[in-house]
Amino acid sequence: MKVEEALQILKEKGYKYTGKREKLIRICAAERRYLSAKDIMERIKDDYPNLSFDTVYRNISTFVDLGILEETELDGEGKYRLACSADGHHHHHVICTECGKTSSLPGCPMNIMSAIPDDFQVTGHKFEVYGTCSDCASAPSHS
Amino acid sequence: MKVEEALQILKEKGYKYTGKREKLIRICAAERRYLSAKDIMERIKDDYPNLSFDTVYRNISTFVDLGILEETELDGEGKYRLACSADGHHHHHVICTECGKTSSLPGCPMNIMSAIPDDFQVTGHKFEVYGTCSDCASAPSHS
DNA sequence: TAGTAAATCAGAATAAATCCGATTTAAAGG
DNA sequence: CCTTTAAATCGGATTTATTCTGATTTACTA
Repeated sequence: MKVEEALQILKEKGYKYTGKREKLIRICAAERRYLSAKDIMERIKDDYPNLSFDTVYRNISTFVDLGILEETELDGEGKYRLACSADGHHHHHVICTECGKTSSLPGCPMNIMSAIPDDFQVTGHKFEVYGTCSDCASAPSHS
Repeated sequence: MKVEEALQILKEKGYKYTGKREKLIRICAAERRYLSAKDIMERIKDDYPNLSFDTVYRNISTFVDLGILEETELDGEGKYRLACSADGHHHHHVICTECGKTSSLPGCPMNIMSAIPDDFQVTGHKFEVYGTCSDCASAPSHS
């Protein structure tokens, strides 16, 4: 997804345009990486030094609902990245547990579906591979 | 895994036996369901009315390290169940997001491994299917 | 049975996330 | 362009899960 698409979705759904919202989206668009609310907050503060974290959390939550951001949970913390599943085929990620960097995996393991009990209503699933990316393996400190 | 195996592991590794530890393990052994720390705490209180939550959290953490409990994260909360992967073949779960009940899926989607970058060190992965079990579908309140 | 390290307790501290009442602002209409 | 108004934001308090800390108790060993 691109920044313009995300802003378009907001407009279509009747949400107001604010510089903070655009900035938040641009921050997420800038890297192939899951970011925590705190990460995002720090970066927004470059442009908006005294925004409240309520604003960040509320907007993140809105964007997740609208499918603009994808969410995962790592180390007991919500992490977010610009949605890419909307772009084309449904897929999953390899995630570096050090820096959050992602790369895509082709396909989806949900073809094991046939083994799921008939009376179980599937609402979602998660397939994620965790590990250390080459950057973090050579430079152990967080990037 | 059975309660006796779990206690055996504790003994082998030089951990002390306490009634609270056995009770905690028995609670987890009693159901095919992920339980939160709070769930576990409530149930232990039947036998030990004034145990501290530090004890529960510390023991859970120990048991996860020892492979006695399996951990997942749902709704920003740690959830635990007696390890079953140790029993036989490696597998994954279908989890009811209402009550935490689980059933097993055969196999593992990690055969998509070949698509993972060569320089990425895999340390773990997660494949979970979420939804509503038949019990919860017919009786919407938590069980 | 005494000594010791481990386990537990009780409550304070931390950290992520949410809530709340007051204030500001984007955008629609006159 | 100005007014209006609901949405967005602010700032700080609150909630909730989890961890820490220092004192006390207890399971095991010799």
